[in-house]
Amino acid sequence: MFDFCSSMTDEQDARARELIERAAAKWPLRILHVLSDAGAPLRFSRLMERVEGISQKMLTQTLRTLERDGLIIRTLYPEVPPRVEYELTPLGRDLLMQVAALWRWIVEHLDDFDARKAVKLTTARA
Amino acid sequence: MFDFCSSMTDEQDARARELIERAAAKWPLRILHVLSDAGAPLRFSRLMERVEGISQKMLTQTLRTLERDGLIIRTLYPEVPPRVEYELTPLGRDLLMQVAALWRWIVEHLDDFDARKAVKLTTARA
DNA sequence: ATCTATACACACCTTGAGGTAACTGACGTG
DNA sequence: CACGTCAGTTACCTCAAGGTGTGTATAGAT
Repeated sequence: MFDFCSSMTDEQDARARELIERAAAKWPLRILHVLSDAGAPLRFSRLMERVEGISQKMLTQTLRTLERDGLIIRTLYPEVPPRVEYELTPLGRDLLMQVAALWRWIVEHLDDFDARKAVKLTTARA
Repeated sequence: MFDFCSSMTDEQDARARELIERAAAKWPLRILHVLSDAGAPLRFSRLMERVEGISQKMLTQTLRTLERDGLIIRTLYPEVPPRVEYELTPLGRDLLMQVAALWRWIVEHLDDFDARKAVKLTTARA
């Protein structure tokens, strides 16, 4: 009907779906958000502080995935103690902009969600 | 920096994040997509056929959540055997349009993801 | 009397996501 | 010599997501 995928191959569709799933998940989304807000490269420990509730393990793990997806860049400065900085790639920045649009739309329509308003009478469950 | 959430309260932000997380997950996204493509109300069993790989349990469960979020409408026709139809609400349709934009953007930039191109030399891991 | 179709609910079980805690390595400092 | 710092890694454990398989109500068809 809306046919919003007409020009996509199944392959593309599946891949995009996967990416959207991964990027829109809890930690990835928050990490990208934090990196964007910071506006500058952040060290591992700064991220730990700002991404509230994340465990060290999940942070490294998620950062690796984001790096593999080309959304962030990891830069290791071979000093002692080691310094590692993470920053958004242009792609990551752009993706976040796209997601932000969706995000904003949702916030604007928050009142409509959670709508038991839309319930038809016939919908009443037994 | 990009400050794309400046006008949101923490409350709104959290709620939107949650919604985005839920809607962009595997099954919800696929179900909404199928319902949109169909362009007409679909019965439970039709959904089972079209959402490949989903289990009956997950289908009912996800449908309930989508209903609670106001994205779909469930209509029970008290016949025998029972007939139940699911369709997108306007909100569901609109949300899907928003997501579709993101979706399309990703497909257009698929080549950029999975980019080990963006790797700096300094990034080389030990 | 039995069988079929529909849309589930429910009990059971497996798997994997993710948490916690301890360990590492290299070097500067007291 | 012991200690602290940073950015992890590794082993272990838990819990919840999700799969499977079965039960149920109802009425018409055979």
